This record gives sequence, structure tokens and C-alpha cells, in this order.
Amino acid sequence: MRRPNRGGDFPERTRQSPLPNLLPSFTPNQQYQLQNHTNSPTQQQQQFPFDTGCGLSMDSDPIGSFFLHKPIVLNSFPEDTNHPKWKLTPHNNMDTIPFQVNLSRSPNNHHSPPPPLHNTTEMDFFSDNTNNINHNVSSSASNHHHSTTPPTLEFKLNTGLNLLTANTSSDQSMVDDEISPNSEDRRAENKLAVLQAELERMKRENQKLRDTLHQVNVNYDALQMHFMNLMQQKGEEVEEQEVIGGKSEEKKQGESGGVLVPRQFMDLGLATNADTDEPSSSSGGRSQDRSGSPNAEVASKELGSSMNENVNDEGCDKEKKEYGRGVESEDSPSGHAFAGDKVPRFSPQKSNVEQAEATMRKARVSVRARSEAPMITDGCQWRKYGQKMAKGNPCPRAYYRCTMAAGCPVRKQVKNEVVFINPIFGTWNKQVQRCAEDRTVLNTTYEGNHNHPLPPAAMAMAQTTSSAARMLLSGSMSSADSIMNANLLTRALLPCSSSIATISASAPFPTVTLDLTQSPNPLQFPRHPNQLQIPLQGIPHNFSNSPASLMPQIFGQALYNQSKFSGLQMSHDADPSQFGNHPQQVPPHLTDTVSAAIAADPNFTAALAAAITSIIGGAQQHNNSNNTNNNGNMTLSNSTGNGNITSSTNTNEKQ
DNA sequence: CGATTTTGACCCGCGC
DNA sequence: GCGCGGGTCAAAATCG
Repeated sequence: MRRPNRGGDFPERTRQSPLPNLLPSFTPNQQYQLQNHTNSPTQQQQQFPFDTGCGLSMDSDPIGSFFLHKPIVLNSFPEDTNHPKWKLTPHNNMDTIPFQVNLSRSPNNHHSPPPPLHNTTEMDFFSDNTNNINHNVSSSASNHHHSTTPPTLEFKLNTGLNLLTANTSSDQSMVDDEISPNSEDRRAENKLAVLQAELERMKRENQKLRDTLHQVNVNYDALQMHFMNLMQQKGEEVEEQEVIGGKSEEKKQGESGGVLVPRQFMDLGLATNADTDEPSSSSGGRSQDRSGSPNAEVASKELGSSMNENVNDEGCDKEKKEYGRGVESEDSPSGHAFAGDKVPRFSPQKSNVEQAEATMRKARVSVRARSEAPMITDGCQWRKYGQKMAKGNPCPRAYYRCTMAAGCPVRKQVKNEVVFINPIFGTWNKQVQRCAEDRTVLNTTYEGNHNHPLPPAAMAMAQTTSSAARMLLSGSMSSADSIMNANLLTRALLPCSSSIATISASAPFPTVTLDLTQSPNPLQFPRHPNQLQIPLQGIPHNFSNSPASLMPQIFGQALYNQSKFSGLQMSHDADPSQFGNHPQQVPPHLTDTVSAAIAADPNFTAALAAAITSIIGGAQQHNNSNNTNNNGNMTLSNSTGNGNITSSTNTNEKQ
């Protein structure tokens, strides 16, 4: 089943250059003709190569590609693009003169432009700076797309641009220019020549930037693909392990007809098959009763048996339950699978990507933050569908699901924790200066990926979930990756806080817990042995004084940024401690730049280009200063052989 | 009147 | 087998 929105759950990030487009472009599908307004002798039909009248000769190859041959000696190029004599107008002007093109040139012309017509040495106009520009145009003269904009404006077709420049310059030929007796005109011509040269230089520079940006995009795609491949491989490894380890359990549940499938695989299977068109209610007894489908359970078991045959003879009742309920937990790229909250569940054939994504979907991102508000405003629309009283907690736990799109699988839990800190351990909050018993911690847990475009305000959290899930997916597989991801997570956040991020790979769901409550005392929040806690440099200390609604966006964006930049930053991943815990000490490059760039420009690629420039520019100075070791240093060590991760932190918050 | 919230019931896994 | 807790459903109530 297609899942186009996976990873792309969010609005497509266009990859437009942040730089002004200095390259020429024609209006697509617009036919242009060269119009002579003065009935000059040039009204005669011309054939290639011909003089464009601006010091450029023009040629074309058999496929209609145009070549301009520009003499080194530049002549007058009046800036008046509306020169009364030559004008390019759209083809719909029937009064214009057709722009005749002889296309029967030698095929060698494409790479070997014909000899110049003029006396000066000619150069390949595209040889050095426009190699990547598509200068193929229609083979018909009438299809010769030509911009009517001045040459300094947008254009993507150099031929058209320069032709325009030439045509708008004058009806005088080069020879005419050279014999001009007017010295003032010559000065103007020289000035124009300089400007023209500058224009060419800018075009070359722009082309280089575009090439660089293109390369960045390519690299980014490659990194993304590589990351996905790694996740797939790791998922397969875990799957194999679970298959081996689950034999006994399989035997145990086999008697009751249960079908065991490795969790990871089952997730996918249950989540992605739309072909069975199985109602979600089929797996839940209660739902069966309410749906009035007496055969639902039988059908479900049959499907399970079928799956047993097709897949790996295992099952996960819990997953089946979850997905059978409509869930929710699966996002459909096509969107139809979520209509009515009914999700077909079984699919014996799953791509590795889907498997990895399904596993990722189970990952959770939990945010602990102090807030007086009942719920974090994260930009999404949520509908409460349940509430439970948690044992030992006077505050109920609320369950929300995203209602921004029908069938959106994203859910969140909001737990209003009452935090009691034992003053014996000296865990009074020195910043807040409040009694520990007064504090309430808002614990918001997100799960799933949105299957719909998100508003900018909601992008951060959604991307946080996605990014964190990806990190969990890899981090839960090996300690080394966990450390790497933890480091990435740390680096993702702005360097001004000692908040704790906990990565838990324990069952049932891997969870990233971002603790924004600033509780450095490990006794306050006992850690799971498989948890990795990292001081998050970037979360404001006094969160209670910060709008809680902003926090998920802050770290969400940062985490998302980090996930995108991980490949880049890892290459020069310096000691995070060098950033210190003081914003004023933060190096201006890197994190701040990235965050600022992306914050300023929703276009990720644009920000990426800006950030890369910054990173590259700041890498050297970064390397020169990365020996500094301050408080807030993060030391990670893998002290166990079973994949458990322990960490030791050395933050100035630790007491 | 549609959307949202409330709330009791239900399902299921897990531990005893 | 039973109870507990997490999670979900859906009818009823409420809201705008």
C-alpha cells in the first residue's frame, strides 16, 4: 500500500533557491516572436547562424537547441528593453513577424558551435557557466520562448535572455557600433559592456550557487535514503531476533489460536493492507458486538490464519487490537484507508520502508513541561476521545486524536502529573523558587505521523514525532546509534538549558521523553536501565515563565532540523559543551544559524542552503575552538553488553 | 445543528 | 481465573 505521506506527512518542502533567481527563464508554454517595429531591413527572414544584433550570433542544432556565440568584444546594449525597433512579444500578436529558424544545421552544432560570423574571437556562451541550464527550446521558431523581461530579471534560457538583450539593444550591427563616431556613445557602450560583463559574472555565480544547491539536495536525498536503508536493516535484524526469541511465545499462544507475528512486522501487516477491506471492528470483541457483525471475529481469525501462512507464523494480539480499532495508528498516504476510521489491517507483502515506518509509528515522543495550561498548544486540532483516572494521580489522563484530517493516526495523551519532590534530596528548584509540591508537570505524549498537511505551527511537533521516531528506530537497535542519536538530539536544541531528554527503548513503545521540567535530580524521576538521559542544551531554564505552547515547537523544530542536518553536523560534530549553557556564549554559527534560518524561511531547502553556507563557513573556526570543555558536557558510554545505554552527565545543573 | 466533550462500558494484556 | 490498568468506543451531554 502506498504511503506517500510518510515522511512527507508535512507540506512538501519546496527546494527553491533562497537566492534571487538571476538565471533567465521563459514563460512556460508561451510562444514568442521577434517583432520588428520599424520595418527595418532585418524584417527579412533570417536563418541560422544569424546576427542577433547585439554582438551575439545565434545557431541551433537539429533538435532546436539554440546556441549563441558571443564575441568577446561587447558592444552596445542599451538598457532600454523596450527599444522601439526590436521587441519580443507573445505569439498571439498576429502583426508580428515570424522568427524564422533554419533547423537543418549540422548535428555537430550542439557541441561545436559554428564559426562566428563576426570578426572577433568567439566563445561558447554556455561553456563555463550554463552547463546545467536547459537551453533547449522548441524547434519551431514560433515556439521560441522568449522573455520580455529585462535581462537582469528572471530568465532561465540564456539564449532568450541574450537574444532579448541583443534585440533590445539596437538595430545596429556590431559593425555599426564600431564605426560610431560618438565618443559619448562609446562611453555608454563601454559602461554597458561592463554591466554586461557583470551580468555574466553574476550569472556564473548564480549558476554555481544553483549547482551547489542542487548538490545539496542530492546529498540530502542520498542521506535520507541511506538513513531509511539503515532503519530497514536494523528493523530486519530486530525482526529476526524477535522471530527467534518469540518461538516459545508462539507455542504458548498457538494453542488458543493466536497468531503471533513479530511486533514490528505485525505492525506493518496490520496497518498497511487496504486490500482486505476488513473493518476495523473485526478484531475487537466489543466492536464486533456493536458493529453487529457476528462473523467479524471469525473473519479476523481467518485473516490471522491467512497471515500466518503468508508471514512468519507469529502474531501480536495487542497490535491487532490496536489497528483493528480503526486505527489510527496508521497513516495512509492516499488517505482513503482512514476514512471512517476503518483501516484494513493485513498485508503479507510489505516493503522494508513500510516496515521501518510502521515501527517508527509506534515510537512516541513525550514532552514533560511545567505549565499551568491544561494542554500544550501545538498547532494541531485535537479531539478528546477518552479520559482515564490514573492510579495514584489525582489528575486524569486525557486522550486526544488529531482531527485536522479524517483518519489522521496521530494521537496524544495528556497527563497532568503532580510532581512531588522530596526536599530531603535537595531537589528544590533554584530557578523557579517554588515549592516542589506546587508544581504540576504536563506530560504530553505524541504518537504517529500526520497524514495531512500541517500548518506551520503544527509542523514542529509533527516533525518532532517523526524525527524522534526515526531516531528511536535506529537508536533502539544499537547502543552506538543511540548514542549518536542522543547526541544529535542534544545538538538539535538551542544551547541554553540543561533539560533532559530520555530515550527509552523499552517496551511496549520506544519513547523519547523530553523533560523540560529541569529536574536534574535523578532520584526525582528514576530512570529505566535502558534509558539514556541527555542534557538538552537549548530549552530555557525557567520553563514556567515560558509559554508552554511554544516549547514543543522550539524543540520540535530543532529536532526536526537536527534530523535533517544530522549528516552534516556529524561531520564536524564538536563538543556540545563548547556552546555552554549561556546563550551569550553560543557561537553564532551552526545551531542558531540553522534554527534562525529555518525559522525565518519555511522553505527548508532555502534554509538548508543558508545553514550549509554557515556551517561550512564556521567549520574552521568551530574546529579551532572545540577543545573547550565547560559544564554541560555530555558523556555517553555504553556500559552494558546487551544494548542498554547508560550515560553520565556533567552539567552545571547537576547537584 | 454540527462539533466537541463527557463518561460509562468495554476490550485486552499482564501480573498474581 | 481473576483483578487491575491502559486504551478505546460511542451515546449522551454540552458548547458555540
